[in-house]
Amino acid sequence: MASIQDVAKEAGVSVATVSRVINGNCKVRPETERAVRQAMEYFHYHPNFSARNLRRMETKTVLVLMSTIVNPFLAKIVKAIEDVGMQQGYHTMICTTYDDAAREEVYMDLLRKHFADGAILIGTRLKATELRKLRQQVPLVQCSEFIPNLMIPYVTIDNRRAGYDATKHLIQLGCRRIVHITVDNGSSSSQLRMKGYRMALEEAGISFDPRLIVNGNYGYRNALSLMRSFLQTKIPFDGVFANSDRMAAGAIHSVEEAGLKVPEDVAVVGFDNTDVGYLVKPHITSVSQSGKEMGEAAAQILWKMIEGKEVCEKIILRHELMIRESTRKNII
Amino acid sequence: MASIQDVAKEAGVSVATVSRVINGNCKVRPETERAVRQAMEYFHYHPNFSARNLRRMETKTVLVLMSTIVNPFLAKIVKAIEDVGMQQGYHTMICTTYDDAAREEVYMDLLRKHFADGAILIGTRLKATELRKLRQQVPLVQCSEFIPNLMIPYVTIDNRRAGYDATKHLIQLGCRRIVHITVDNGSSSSQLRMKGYRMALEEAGISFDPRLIVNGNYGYRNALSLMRSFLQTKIPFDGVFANSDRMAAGAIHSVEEAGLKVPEDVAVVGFDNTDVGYLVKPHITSVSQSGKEMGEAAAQILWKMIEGKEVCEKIILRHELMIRESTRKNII
DNA sequence: TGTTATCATGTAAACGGTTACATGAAGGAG
DNA sequence: CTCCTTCATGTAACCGTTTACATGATAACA
Repeated sequence: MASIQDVAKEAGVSVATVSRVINGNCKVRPETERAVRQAMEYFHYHPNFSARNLRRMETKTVLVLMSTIVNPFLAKIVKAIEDVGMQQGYHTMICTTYDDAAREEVYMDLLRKHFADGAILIGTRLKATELRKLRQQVPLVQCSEFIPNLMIPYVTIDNRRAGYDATKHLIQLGCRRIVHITVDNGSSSSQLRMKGYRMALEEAGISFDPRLIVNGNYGYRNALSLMRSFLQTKIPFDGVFANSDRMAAGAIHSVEEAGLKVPEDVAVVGFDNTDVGYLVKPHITSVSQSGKEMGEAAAQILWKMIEGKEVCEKIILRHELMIRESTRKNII
Repeated sequence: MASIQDVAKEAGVSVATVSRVINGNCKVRPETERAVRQAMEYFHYHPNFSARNLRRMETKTVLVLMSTIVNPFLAKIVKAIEDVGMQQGYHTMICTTYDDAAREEVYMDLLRKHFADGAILIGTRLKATELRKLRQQVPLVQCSEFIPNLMIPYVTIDNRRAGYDATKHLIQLGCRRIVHITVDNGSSSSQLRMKGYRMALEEAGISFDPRLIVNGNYGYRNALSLMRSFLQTKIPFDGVFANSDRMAAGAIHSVEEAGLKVPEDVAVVGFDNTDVGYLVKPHITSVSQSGKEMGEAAAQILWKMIEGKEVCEKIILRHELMIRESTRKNII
């Protein structure tokens, strides 16, 4: 593997001149440049990444930490981050943790060792104390999910309000006993949506019934079987607010299996406005948020931080309830 | 940011001793080690990644290049690769190219610069000549999609046979005019499945009708609108073989919109056996392949190569047609 | 007691770039 | 002709590790 030394020797110049040709920030005589390029070609030379990083004290790389890549909403966030990164001349690397502490530790360690110049965290389980330490070593931005009061900027939606809106919509349709399918992973989004759910109930004078809370894992089949079990308990209900469209789809199918009709007997709301909402019939009413805007905002903050600015922005983007067939009955 | 020098000075030892404590491969007196660890703690010291990589001439990192992360089948492959990588003490980084030449070039460049010790390619558009050059600089393995005769190992299924099996199944149900929804992106899988489709037709004495070929993009909504248009042409058909479950779902819904019944009037087969196959009704018959096995096999080959072994394995895993409601009618 | 083996540790040379500074030639002004 | 700029290029230090080799102390043994 050829080094800059070999190229310099072959071209009959010093390593400094080769470096100047590579980086193009300094004047080099055209014929010298030609000789250098020829030598580079001859050796199939490519400057070593680690060596450059070591000297420059930067890697032009950022990490995106997420628990899983299969979520289409998160994929939009990632795409937006990558787009901003590319514009800035950065490499974006996706790291999946599967909510596994050992994997998270691996990537945290990478950050501490300056593998990357910064990171965007999308739904990790990292603990507050760990994050507090880490943020002093490397620029961090939280995206979608977040822990407050860490002095780490975040971009998200008002999940409490979103949970409130979804639940209130069901209440306005006449629902009184609303099942909430949530995900018991301690994520801020789940907790806040649950708060919103309870707020809407309270406001409508409906008392909270813990038996109506179902804990799922975002997946279709999981929700399907959980709701089948729930239906067997015969606990009456007339609405479902699910934390994902896939879980909403599972709820719809289990309800229909039991001979009930959606939305007439049970109205259903999902979350994230993914194409699963269109895939099942009836189409699913869902809370929509813009992954693109969220990713862009987070990325912009991260690059501000990488440039050395002290920022601690908290950005709340808007969400919107997309009303479709799964809740479209006459509003009383 | 503290360096090994600072730690050495603080602990009153040489940098070599600190290095020995960090790597733990050499004897160090317990009290010396204690002093070093104390100093490391004091400075919040973490060894610099670039410096170590430069010296060791390895990065303990591998790249997974893929066009998009939203495909659940590909996600399983990635998970398997990551699991093997973790066992080997490697970091796996996911790089998405979105079938965009500029992005692919960025990652190829990273590989040439020894950002990573190797890479697994899952469905990129990289050209044969480029790959041929690259494989001489860094270990590569092709996974799922592949270009033959590159001297780059690959792991895949027999997509031609899979296309044949899917089509033959439809023919055995009595279908004579089978629409094939494919993806015109030049991928090996699409091309081979198409070949299998034509093979099955020929074998059954059915002549190939190019009007029955529809080009989609793997997505549900795309297939839905394409099939709506197709239905308006009034070209008769009685079966659909789609290159993804999402496209199969789109086909089913468009057919049902048109007042036809699945599987009675039109039987439908999808691909990849994803949970979308369960999400729509009728459940979709689909070709199943094991992402876990595929990822594991590819990873094992890659690490053999990283260890310096010259290998050029070509592994063909088995696939299976999962028959469900979308084709379940009486076999004639 | 002298010789040698063993052990913990230090010294310094890499690894492959970047870049501040030095150098020397050519050109322009007086 | 001399002095000063300007320009292209070279020299060498530096980034933070690892590791072969050197060193000196201690233990083992004759």
